[in-house]
This record gives sequence, C-alpha cells and structure tokens, in this order.
Amino acid sequence: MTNFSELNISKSTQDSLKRMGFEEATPIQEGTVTFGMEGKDVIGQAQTGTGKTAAFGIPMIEKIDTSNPAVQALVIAPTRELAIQVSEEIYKIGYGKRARILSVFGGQEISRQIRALRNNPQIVVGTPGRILDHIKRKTLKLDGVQTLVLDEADEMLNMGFIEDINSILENVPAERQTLLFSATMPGPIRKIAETFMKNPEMVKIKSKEMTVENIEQFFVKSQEREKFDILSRLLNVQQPELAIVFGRTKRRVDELSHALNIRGYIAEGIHGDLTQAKRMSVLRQFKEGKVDILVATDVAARGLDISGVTHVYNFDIPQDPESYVHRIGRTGRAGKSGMAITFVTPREMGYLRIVEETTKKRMNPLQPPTSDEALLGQQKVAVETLAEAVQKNELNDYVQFATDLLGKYDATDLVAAALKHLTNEPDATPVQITEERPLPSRGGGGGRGGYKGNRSGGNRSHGGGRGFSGGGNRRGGSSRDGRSGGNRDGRSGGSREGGNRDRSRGGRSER
DNA sequence: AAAAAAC
Repeated sequence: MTNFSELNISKSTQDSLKRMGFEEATPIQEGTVTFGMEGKDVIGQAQTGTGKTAAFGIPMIEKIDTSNPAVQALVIAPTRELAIQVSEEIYKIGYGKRARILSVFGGQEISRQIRALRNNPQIVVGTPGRILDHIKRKTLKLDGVQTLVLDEADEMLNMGFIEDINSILENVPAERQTLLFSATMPGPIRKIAETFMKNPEMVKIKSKEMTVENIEQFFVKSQEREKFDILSRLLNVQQPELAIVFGRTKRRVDELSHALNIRGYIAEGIHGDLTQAKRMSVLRQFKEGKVDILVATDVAARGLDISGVTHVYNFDIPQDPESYVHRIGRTGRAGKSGMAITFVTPREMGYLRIVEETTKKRMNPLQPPTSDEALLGQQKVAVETLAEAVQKNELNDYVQFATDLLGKYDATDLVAAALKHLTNEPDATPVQITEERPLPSRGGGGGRGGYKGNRSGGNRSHGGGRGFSGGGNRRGGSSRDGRSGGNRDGRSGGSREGGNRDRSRGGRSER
C-alpha cells in the first residue's frame, strides 16, 4: 500500500486529501495517479467504490492552472447523480488549490448553469446531453481542455451515448490527456480507446477486488404476489440500517415506496421520471439517514457511492446479469460487509443460474421469515425505541400522564401496552403491488387480458391502486410525517390523509 | 422490454 505522501502530489492537494481522510492510495489510485501525473492516457478498469474518482481527480487537479480562466478539464458521466457526486468529490480534492468546478446536467435550469459557466470554472463535470446543449449554445467552450475523463464508459455505451460522446469529442482539442474508466471492456469501448487515446496505460484492478467478496448473496424463491409480504418480513427481521430496494420499472418503484410507507417504513422512491430536484432531495435524505429505505430503478444501480448501505433487496431480479453486479455493489463497500437478497419467481430460477455464472458465486436460498419471526423483529424494535426515548429524557410533557396511569394500572402492563402500541404487526395492512407481467403478451388487441391494465389512466401512477384495505393503517408514532403524501401527487389534489382518497380509487369499478 | 439522458 502506498501512502499519498509518497506520491509526488502538491502540498495543497495533499492538504485536501488529508481533510478528506485519505491516507493510503487504493490500487486504482496508485496506478492512475502516477501515470496521470506523467501526462499519460490511462484506461482504468474498476468499479466505483474503488476510489476511482480520486484516481482521476488528483492528477486532474494537479494539472489545473487556477490563473487560467478556461475550462481545462471535462468529465463525462452517464447519470446526473453520478455527475453531481463526481463533481462534489473533485471539489473537495481541489479545495486546497481553489480550483473552480461546475456540474452541468439535464433537469436543472439551464440559465442557472449558463450563469455559472460565466464564472469560468476550470473543471466541468456533466452528462452528455446537457454538455452538448451547452456546446451548441456556445455557453461552454472546450478549446482549452487538456484533460478529458470518460467515467463509467461501458455504461455510457449501454445507454447509447456513444454518438453524443463523439460529438463532444469533436469540440475538445486532440492534444489532450484522456482518462477512461469502465468496469468492463467490451469491444466498442476498446475501439473508443484505440481511436481517442494515445498509448494508454492499463490500470486494472484484480478481478478479486472487482467482485463482491464481502457481500453475502441470497435468493428468496417466491410467487409474485407473495413478494411484498416477504419483503416486509425480511425488513422486520433483518432491520437494515440503510437499504435499497430495486424494482424493475418506474411504476413498480412508485407502488413499492407507497406501499412501504403504508406499512410504516420510511421509504422514498427514485427514478428517472421524478424531477431532478426531487431526485436530489431523496438521495440527500437517504444519505443523511432520514430515509431508511431507498426504492429505486436502475438509475441508482451504478456508480452511486452511498456509504452505509447494509442491505440490497432485488424485489425484481434485474434484467441482465451485469446490472445485478452493479446493484449489489451498492452495499458491502469500503471494506464493510453487506447483504444482497434477490426475489426469484419459480419461472425465473433458470435465469438466476445465469446470473450466478456471471458473478461466479452461488447464491444461498433464504427461507422467508414466518409472520411470528417478523413480529419478533418488530417487538425488538419497539423495545429499542422505548429504551431510546427514556434515555433521551425528553419526557416532561408525559410525566403527569404516566403518574396518573401508574396510579391505576400495573407498571408491567403499562410498559407492555406501550410496546404493543409501538409494534407494527407484520402483514397487518394488506398491500397489493400490481403484478408485473412476465412478458408483454401481445394478445390481439383485447382490452381484458386478465391483467388489470389501464389502471391509472395517465402516467400519474401514484402507488398501490387497488387493494389497500381501508381501515387498518392507523399507526402510532413517528413515521407519519405528511411527507408521503407530497411525494409525487402533490398536484392530484388528494387530501393528505389516506381515507377518502383510497376509497374513491377503490370505488372505481370495472364496468 | 426497461431504464437512463436534452429541450
């Protein structure tokens, strides 16, 4: 292991790294920083979580001339969230040097970005579409770029950005340093490397480090309709500190997060149809621990570095094995252990084996917890909650009530009653998630193909639809905070409290 | 087929 102080890094950047708590260089950093500072092109084969951003961020910052107002470095990333994350980290690395950095991505007011570009950032991080937009508007000039970074290149390929990247590259001087990062090296990526890079050095993380060694992988065999109850029970028993639940579609994510909130969990959904502001705030809340469960499409599968994710649940098995690797890579990071649990319907069992071949690791079958086990998990939480409340000692408003009650009832009974009240009986609120149809059965135009399609008219899909039992979701306690209502149906005019809204939906009969 | 990404 090499210490950063042994690398030939300037004092100001050393200070920044120290402030960030970085001491030892990770393998990808060691190689990339060394070659990068020699001005060489580098291909880094590594996933996030390996310290990739600092690997290219350090040589990039070192090369920046802060007295030069031109954009000198450009980083292209596949998703908006990743662009934000990368820019934040590079900002920290460049803090000692006072390098100016800006992120540009879609979904954010372009005028704001244009104003920010006038402040002459030296480093720009962005997503392909918006970068191109700025180039066309001539609000972003790239003729001073000396360092170009393609982050998660294989992902940009998958998402069809290659043409965009080609167009961007036409606006970047040929005389430059290019750093390319990719978890995998498929043919087209190699070709890009050959075309756009000059004698690149390869820095490859040994495959052992790229796989998911410290993630325990399980699968749960279950019918589609059982999935949600099993998920709730698993959450109750395993009590993840921070969990990500992946769903296959945006609608699925909406329904799942809604249903989880009904069951009393603090969950928020994230997917590409939400406004960028919402996406950012959800991610922030999750990082701050204000949201315990992030429900996500594959928008959150790759690259995002959220520390402390203890559990990943694949509510739907991912569409391709590669996506599986990325998803479960959100946990078990920074040397910590993590757990990944994948729901598999009987007909998907064969596909599960294909996924296993890709990861070269067997997943162990997990027996879904019984209702009783789940209840026990909840009871433990209730005990902890109560104990914490006592320790916090902010009970003045309740002391008088407590004294009165103690005059009337047995103390043990009272505590037991409080615990019972705090316990959220598993499966108490029946929640139905719309079943995914396995494949689009293109039946001849028939509107009534068994699948209750057409449920929500437009794309305002807000959650579970049919199947909430009216009465039961009265819960005591903390998780009701009004937030769930405002999630994505703020404009639907629905009243905040569940009752009449659910009923009106339920009342919609099918002729 | 889904998701992501520019308006």
